[in-house]
Amino acid sequence: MTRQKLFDAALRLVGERGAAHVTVDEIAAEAGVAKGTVYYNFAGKDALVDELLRHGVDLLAARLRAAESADDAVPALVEGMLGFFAEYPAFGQLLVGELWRTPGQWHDTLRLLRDDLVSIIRGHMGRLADTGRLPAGVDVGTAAAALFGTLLVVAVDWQVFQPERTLAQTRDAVLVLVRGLGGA
Amino acid sequence: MTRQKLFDAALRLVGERGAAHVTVDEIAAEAGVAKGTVYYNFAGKDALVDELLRHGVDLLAARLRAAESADDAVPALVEGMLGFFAEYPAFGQLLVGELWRTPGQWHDTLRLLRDDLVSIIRGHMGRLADTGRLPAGVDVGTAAAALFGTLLVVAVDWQVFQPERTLAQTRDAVLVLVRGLGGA
Amino acid sequence: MTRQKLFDAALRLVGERGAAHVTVDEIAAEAGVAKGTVYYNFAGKDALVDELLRHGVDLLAARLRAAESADDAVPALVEGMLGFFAEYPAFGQLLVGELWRTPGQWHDTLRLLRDDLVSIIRGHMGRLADTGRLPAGVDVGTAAAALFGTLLVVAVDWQVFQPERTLAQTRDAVLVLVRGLGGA
Amino acid sequence: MTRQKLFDAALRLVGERGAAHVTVDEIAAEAGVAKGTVYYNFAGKDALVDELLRHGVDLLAARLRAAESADDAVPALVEGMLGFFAEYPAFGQLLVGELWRTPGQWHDTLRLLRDDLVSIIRGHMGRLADTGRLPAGVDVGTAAAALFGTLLVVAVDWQVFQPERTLAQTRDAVLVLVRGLGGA
DNA sequence: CATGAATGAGGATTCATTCAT
DNA sequence: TATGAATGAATCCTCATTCAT
Repeated sequence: MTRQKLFDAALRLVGERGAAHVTVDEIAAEAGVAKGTVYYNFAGKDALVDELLRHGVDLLAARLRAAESADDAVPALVEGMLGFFAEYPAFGQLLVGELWRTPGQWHDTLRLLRDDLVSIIRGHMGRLADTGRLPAGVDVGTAAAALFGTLLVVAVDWQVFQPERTLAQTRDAVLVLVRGLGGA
Repeated sequence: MTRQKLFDAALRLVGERGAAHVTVDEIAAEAGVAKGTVYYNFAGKDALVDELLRHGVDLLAARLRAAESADDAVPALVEGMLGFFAEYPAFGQLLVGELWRTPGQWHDTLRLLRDDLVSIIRGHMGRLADTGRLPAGVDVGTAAAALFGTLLVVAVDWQVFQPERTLAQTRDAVLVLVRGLGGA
Repeated sequence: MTRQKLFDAALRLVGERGAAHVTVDEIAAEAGVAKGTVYYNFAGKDALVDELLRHGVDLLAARLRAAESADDAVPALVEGMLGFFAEYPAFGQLLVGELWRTPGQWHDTLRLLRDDLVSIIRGHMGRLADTGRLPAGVDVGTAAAALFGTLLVVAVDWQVFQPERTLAQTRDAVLVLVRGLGGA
Repeated sequence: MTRQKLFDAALRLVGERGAAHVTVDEIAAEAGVAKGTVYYNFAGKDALVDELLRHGVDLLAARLRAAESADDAVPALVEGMLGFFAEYPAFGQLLVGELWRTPGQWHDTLRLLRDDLVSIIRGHMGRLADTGRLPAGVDVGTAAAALFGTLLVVAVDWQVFQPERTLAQTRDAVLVLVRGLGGA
């Protein structure tokens, strides 16, 4: 329905151009509704983006949790992240574009969302450590944050600057890179 | 002098909040000059940011080239990138915030700058490959891009979300992560 | 029923904040009905306020006419006006807030309503004049208008800025003030 | 200069139509400047009106204080108020239109301004009382508030509904009305 | 009788840019 | 070389009104 149409439209535009460079008029037009409808369904432009971020991260988190059942956590995580951002490239751009702003209007939301995702990854890595498959001396917290950032940025860089590569190619390159995690 | 004051002011504000959320008034105020002075010294706001990006990347490129002389290329690169962004955290934020926007006003500039940096890293890794220290099956181009993104994002995430960690801790975490590169 | 609930809600809100600063949404919410119901029962927001004004003035006019039977017209008028606005303070605010706007959407309505009220007062004063209890040189028309304005404004000022005073105190102050009318 | 032009324009428009029914565009056009200029000189529309109220009341207060030197306080006050609002009828409308709104954006400002004016009048009346020219049993505070409201509303009603009358006629009518104050 | 999602014209506000000094 | 008052296009948001249910 209307909210979903607006979500889709906003994700497409905001991901590519950045929230600040998309007008509410454009979002409404892209969604095929009148401008007022945006304000009937959301508190405002910022709130729309905020809900967009939460919604997208929920989807991603579900995807990452699904990787839990896999034997090899790291490849499953890599495949999960890359696959997700291949489906929603604009959401990846949105996330990279806003996640590390200091006082941005979504900083609080983003901090929570980042912590969600990182803690899921940390859970996977903790299980690796328990089964002795993680090199000694690795701080799980920092490593999880680093892996999250790596996967996010590799996925987005792939979509933006090297879209001709396949998912498999990109996945293999990442797996070689992070082979240090011992999970592969 | 004036240009430098404006550079510093702009870097601080634009890095934290994103170019679109900083006004020329604020930059002028932060630099302690009148608004007209910004336009006397730069063609406009976009041009100021553009020059900021070029200037910052030049500094970073110099730092990375300096790592060439090191025995171990990868640790030197890691240390170089992390150290640079520890000095200029706002520049890191600016870069992550704008680099992967598709039609942004600085997209062309940024594509060139990214290619510069990635090709420097690729040079280091090519030398690793030549001396047989790189695992088989690693595509140097993709790996260089991935390493660049990883280091950029890890550095910024460190500064923004985990500033209490030391450079050494962060460096070690990254080195474990990318041990697959075989350089360490 | 519904119309009355809307009347009450609108009177409360419009009196306090002014017609322009109250939305139809708010009136509906205050009345506990849906927004569409406002339009089912009234032609629109302006029409609702218009009917509100007419209805309120009718009540007030009835109250003032009742004062006719009193021996002392002026004290009866004063008591009547003050008592009425003590019961409906929001209506007093509405009236003062809109009565002297030049091209307001209710100007025509208000001019008629004001004339109604003033002519009732004029009637009382004319009877005073007939029985020789009015000082010479008083133009009945002007004096009636002045008395009406005075009572309206004193009543509202009392309710808004000095609600701790009693009706009796306020009435006495006015009676002293207008003792020049000779009716007291 | 610019601020004054905006003050004049705003007073003319806002007085007649009410603040809510005047657009910033109109004020700018009436002042002969661009819309942005309004925002360069004032924090916003509300702030402009706020400053307008303060400024106008300052003028009026000065006029009323000047009446202190007069022998007969009450006629001097009457003449002062009526004369002032004959010069600035729009300001009178603005004042009556906004003064008794409860939570309006200017309520705090207006409460202060009202108290200023009433206390000046109270001063005059206190001097009357000291010299025994005030009837016994008059509460000076309430009477001052009542006199202020009366004069304000009579002045505005005169300008709006009976502009054909002269100042002298209106003044005499008021003096008869308030003869109870004993000052005339 | 009543509802509430949708509309879009209207209006407040922002801000990059200009230009006379 | 620097200033800051002025500009106006661009944009966000409000809200009275409509209409299908």
